[in-house]
Amino acid sequence: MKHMYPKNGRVILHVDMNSFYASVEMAYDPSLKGKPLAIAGNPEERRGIIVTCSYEARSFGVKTTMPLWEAKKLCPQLIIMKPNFERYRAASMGMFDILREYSVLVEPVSIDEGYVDITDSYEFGSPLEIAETIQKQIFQQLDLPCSIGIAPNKFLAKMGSDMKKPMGITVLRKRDVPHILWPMEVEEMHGVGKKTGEKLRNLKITTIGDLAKADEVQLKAALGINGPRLKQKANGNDSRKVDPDSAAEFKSVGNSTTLPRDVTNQRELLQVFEKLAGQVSSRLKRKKVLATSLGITIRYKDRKTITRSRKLKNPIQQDDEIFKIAKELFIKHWNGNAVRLLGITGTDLVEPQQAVKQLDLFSYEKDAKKEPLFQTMNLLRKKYGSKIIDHAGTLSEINIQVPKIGTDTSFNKDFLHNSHPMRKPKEEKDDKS
DNA sequence: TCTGGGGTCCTAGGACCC
DNA sequence: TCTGGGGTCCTAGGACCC
Repeated sequence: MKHMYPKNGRVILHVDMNSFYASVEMAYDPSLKGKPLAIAGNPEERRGIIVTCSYEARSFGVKTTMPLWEAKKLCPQLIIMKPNFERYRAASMGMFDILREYSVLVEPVSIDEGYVDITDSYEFGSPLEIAETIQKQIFQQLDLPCSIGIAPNKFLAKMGSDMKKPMGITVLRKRDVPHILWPMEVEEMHGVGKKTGEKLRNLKITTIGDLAKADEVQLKAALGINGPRLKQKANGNDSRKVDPDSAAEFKSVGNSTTLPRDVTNQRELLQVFEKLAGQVSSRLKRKKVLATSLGITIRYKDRKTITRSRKLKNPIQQDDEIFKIAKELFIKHWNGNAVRLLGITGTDLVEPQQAVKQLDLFSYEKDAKKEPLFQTMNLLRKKYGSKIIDHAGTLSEINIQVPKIGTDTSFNKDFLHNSHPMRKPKEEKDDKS
């Protein structure tokens, strides 16, 4: 067992919690155990769908993403609960804490799954022994089932954890790829969805084995950069590292909602945006970041969906600032048709320390001389002193960055405009006229 | 009265710059 | 008198995943 893997190879676990939300609810209330249980987005609303369901529910044909009414038809005795995210977050933290007892290289992928690089964790036993210990510990301490894949890379570990559920452990070595992976349908591969599956089938690629032997040029033409990547994975190759920091570097914060009914009334839609702006704002605040880009999503009655976004000069976080931009984008781009869903997303997130106020405020005439620019710089220094952290300029315009200090509006466009040496103060102008 | 809500990554076209 | 070729940034859309 000790020498299952080559010395310079990696050993990676993929830990996948089984029907996570439903299992957490059963751990909280053991009387739910053994019953068909489903967690649904909005049990009271007509547009709810199944988010997760227990294995008992699955035996009735109930599936994730199935509309609620359909699930009820299949299984009238189905117990339906709405999600308790705080519980799931707590259980998730407990799970990752356990994983970190075996390696510092733990990479959360989502609330209920993650990778662990146990290459250097031999003190805890063989890879299989470590997986068994982790599975047992999660089950005993949290009352939650999980499946684990053991492999020399992330892709194979992920495929492995999917093979035995619930409470399975699967070892997938490089040499197992031809007889285990290759006979599988290509859609079963992580990263191949409906569209990619169709494209592959058009190329007469139906199994993972076909993909492994497919022509690279042809794949690239059909799928772009993803083509060769998928082929590599089909051959069991994947060099991505387990990165413990990847989860901390989140890139966007968004909230969206499907309206209880389709809405055409503008005032009503703006009220929804106001609420969404508040949600996005408080999440940005909780995560201590500001958004430098803001986008909205509009899904119409016919499910056609558009997104419109704008890059911002100054990063924002406040609900009224978010609402203002969202409203502008909406008014500008809404075609007046009935709306099914609205969303707001903040991207290009920055931390407050690096959030700067961009003051690119004026352009000079083409023949401007250098001197007035220096005078302007002096004005800025007077106002902000050493707080000026960066500036860049050309002869015709300058762009200055200063730390964003609360809502300092005293130093705004008008201030600069009126005090700039090349501009005449307003009063003077008025006097002349 | 069919199909949620949270994300990530990739592509592609146009603007703009050198 | 006929226009190249990179590179980056921005925006919109789409595929995919949990």
